Amino acid sequence: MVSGRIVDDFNLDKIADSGQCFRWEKQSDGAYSIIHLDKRLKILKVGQEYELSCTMDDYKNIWYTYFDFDTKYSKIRQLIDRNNDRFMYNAVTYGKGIRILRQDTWEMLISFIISQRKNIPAIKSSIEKLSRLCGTRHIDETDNTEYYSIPTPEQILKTSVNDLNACGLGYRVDYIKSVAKEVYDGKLDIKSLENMSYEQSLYRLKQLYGVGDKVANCVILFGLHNLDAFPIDIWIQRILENEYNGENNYPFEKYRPYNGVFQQYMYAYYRNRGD
DNA sequence: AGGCAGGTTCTTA
DNA sequence: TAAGAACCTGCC
Repeated sequence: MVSGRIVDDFNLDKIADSGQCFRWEKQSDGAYSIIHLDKRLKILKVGQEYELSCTMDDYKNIWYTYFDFDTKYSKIRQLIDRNNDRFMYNAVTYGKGIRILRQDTWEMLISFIISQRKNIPAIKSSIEKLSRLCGTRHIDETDNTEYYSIPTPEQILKTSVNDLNACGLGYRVDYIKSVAKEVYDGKLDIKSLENMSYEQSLYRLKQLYGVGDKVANCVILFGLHNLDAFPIDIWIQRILENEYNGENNYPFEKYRPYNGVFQQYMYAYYRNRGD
């Protein structure tokens, strides 16, 4: 167990609701259960302090990085021009506390392929079913709970299409199998994406069957942690149209190299504002 | 009950 | 090159 204060922007509910992570579950005691690679963390806010169900070693080596505590989001927020970009000012005021997690690239690839034309509960459900079906099983010894990792490419390939179809993946099964095969065959080296420029990684990801502009940018932002990647989904599209008079008038230069962070603020604000 | 969901591919001109 | 249809499935 590790506990302490976290001063910079950090709001669990807002991160959980931001649409970047699909394996956060709020428990009845108010803690979030988070599955990341082969680890599971429970994190609970008590007053101004956080309690984390991990060893100090795991905190330092895994979770500190996962939560991206090296990046000062309070500083990034200062880039906004509150007089000339009122919408962004409101969005950031609303979304303060959001961070961009450093998630696993392979998990992001699978998750966002699944996400297309689905709502968030359906995405979570499919990912959970897929993990239970063919991911590696673990036991969290702090509370004797079992949990499952996202399946590796090999684990997906060893699973029959019939079984995969039970995960509610629909037509995305073909996409997932195809991507798994490319990694397994060595045609796609996930690790090598990390050393590429934005353009190179975007190009490579979009070559994959079932990966278009939106999914690729999500992988780059949430997996490769390139904070300038700017995924445009239906909500962001509406924002660009309604609040900025079209994509061509959005001030990308002003928010470089953090366009992806501001994208998250806008997304959270606009979705919860109810229009 | 039936439209719609954090898109992408395929088809057509 | 660009628009429009088709796509599986399960939430709300």
